[in-house]
Amino acid sequence: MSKSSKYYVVWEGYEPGIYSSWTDCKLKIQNYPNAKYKSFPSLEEAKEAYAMGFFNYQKQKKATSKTFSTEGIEWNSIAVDAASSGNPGKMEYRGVVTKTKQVLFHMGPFPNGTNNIGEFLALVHGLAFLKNKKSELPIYTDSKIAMSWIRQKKCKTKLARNSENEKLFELIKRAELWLATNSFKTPILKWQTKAWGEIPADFGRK
RNA sequence: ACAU
DNA sequence: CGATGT
Ligand SMILES: [Mn+2]
Ligand SMILES: [Mn+2]
Repeated sequence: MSKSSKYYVVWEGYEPGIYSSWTDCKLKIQNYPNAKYKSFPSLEEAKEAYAMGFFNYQKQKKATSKTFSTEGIEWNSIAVDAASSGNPGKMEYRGVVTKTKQVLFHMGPFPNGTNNIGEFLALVHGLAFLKNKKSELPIYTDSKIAMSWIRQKKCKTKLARNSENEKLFELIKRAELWLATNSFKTPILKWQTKAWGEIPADFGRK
């Protein structure tokens, strides 16, 4: 049931609002002249689009689709990303559903981590998460470094160990152990930021 | 140079 | 402007 949970915004119709089924939506726009309505993959996106109104929604959509294309994205996937305050600095990472940005996991912040450690841990967490769910979905990352470290099954950070980051190095050890003892066929895909904009798991701080 |  | 990495 949560599979086909699209949301429908009706800006202009017999009863404007947000509906959770096409059946309900159709009732409000059927035979209504020039009805303004559209489906969204998540309630959050529907609320935002409804709040901004039809005209502003179309304007913003045009502005961003002018900069970025959406072609070639594997929407049936998850996406991971890391962020830090300072590098090295307070680091966190998360994984989301690509299509909806629904957060699947979020770890940290951990003191004194690097961007690349975060991207690496995020990917391993994603792999373990999908295996645990018996899911064959691919994973997107925007980090070439993390992709390469996963191929080598090794976090090749140059960060020096200290009292602040011992927890983090423990996590790294666990991640490497997971890679050494688990098989996966999860396709690891490069998110093409230049063409598509920020990865859906991005923390939006830049 | 490329990717964060 | 600074840092993490191949
Ligand atoms: Mn990233
Ligand atoms: Mn990011």
